[in-house]
Amino acid sequence: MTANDGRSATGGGATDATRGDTVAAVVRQWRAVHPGLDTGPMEIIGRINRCAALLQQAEDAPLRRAGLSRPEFDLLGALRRTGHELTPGELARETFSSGAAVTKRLKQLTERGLVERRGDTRDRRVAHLRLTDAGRDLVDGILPEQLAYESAVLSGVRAPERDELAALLAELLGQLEGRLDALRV
Amino acid sequence: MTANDGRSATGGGATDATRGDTVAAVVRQWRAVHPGLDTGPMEIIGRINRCAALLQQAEDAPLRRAGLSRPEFDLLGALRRTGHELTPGELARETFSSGAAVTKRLKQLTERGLVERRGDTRDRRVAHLRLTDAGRDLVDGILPEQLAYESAVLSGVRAPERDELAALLAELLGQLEGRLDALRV
DNA sequence: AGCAGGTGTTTTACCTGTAAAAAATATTGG
DNA sequence: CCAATATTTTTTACAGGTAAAACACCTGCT
Repeated sequence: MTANDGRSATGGGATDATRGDTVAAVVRQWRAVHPGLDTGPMEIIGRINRCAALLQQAEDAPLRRAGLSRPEFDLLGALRRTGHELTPGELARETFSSGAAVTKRLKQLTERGLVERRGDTRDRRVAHLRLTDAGRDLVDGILPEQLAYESAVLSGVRAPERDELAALLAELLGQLEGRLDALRV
Repeated sequence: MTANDGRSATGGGATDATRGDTVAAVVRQWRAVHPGLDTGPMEIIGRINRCAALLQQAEDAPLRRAGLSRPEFDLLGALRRTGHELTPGELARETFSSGAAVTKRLKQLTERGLVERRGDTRDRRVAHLRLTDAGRDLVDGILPEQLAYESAVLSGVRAPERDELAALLAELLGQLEGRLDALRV
């Protein structure tokens, strides 16, 4: 499901641990209203959506302290981890965003002195972007904080389960990435 | 991680199934640049984010055919599955969105005749929202399509793994929902 | 050479969300 | 009863994204 699956808090009360997470509660509501439907997919998709929402909310905190939004950090991170210059188009593919969005972010990041632009000498349509020293230092400063914070957030799940979860997610993601073009809606 | 984990396509080539999903590739890049860091959290958080992004993109298609955005459907769905009227504040909590966003969506959905508003007689600040017949029919029409579509998207993963995945996600989500207030950044 | 069509990037117009302030009403304590 | 405070919802100003169009440039064909 999209929203009615993992994007809902159930009622005004506190989380009732004995009855499961919020997604379980939502699924129960749906089953009560539509007893015939197979709500199985909600148990996975709903939880992935909800986990993603909670994790992102938590993760944005360290970034905001550094004055960056997540999409901005995505862009800087792509430049950092690839280790070489990227064109706007490559950055768009790399960060899964639209070209227009990349253009806007690049404008701001360039003004802030985190990124530098260089025109291609052969093809004058294309630009090459690279991190400035300040940009690289910023990413390198944030990344360990971010990872440490993520470790803390995940610490409630034991290592063997974490590995199992990572493996299953990898399988699902592989399917999704390979598929979705075929299933092209 | 936020983005530099699951939000990236790796290079221009096609997906290389033998080398894992895109997240694995991104993690490799980070490890090459920062060999000292524990990139473990990326394997989970990155994949959750990326799965969520892909799933949402796929799921939005059936909704768009019905002329609804996902946040709009969230709102209608909350009304449908709870089975009773909700106030704007309750809807905001139920859909995890801000009050202002709910106000805007309600305005549009009311204009479209999918939702009806009724003022509270005791407390004249609060409103009560309910689905119109058209709204209920729309939700009931979309939901089975949505679930069927989701089943198809998940069909690449076998049932036992799906159950295992759902269980592990439930555990993680339980931790996150119980925790995050405690870990309040 | 010159043009048709393709590609890379930016611009435009618009839409939606957010945070903070405002508005309207309720509640509480003197 | 009144003033102060709290609560519910809406409004405002703005930041950021998107799709489609516009721009600028390249490539290949004739």
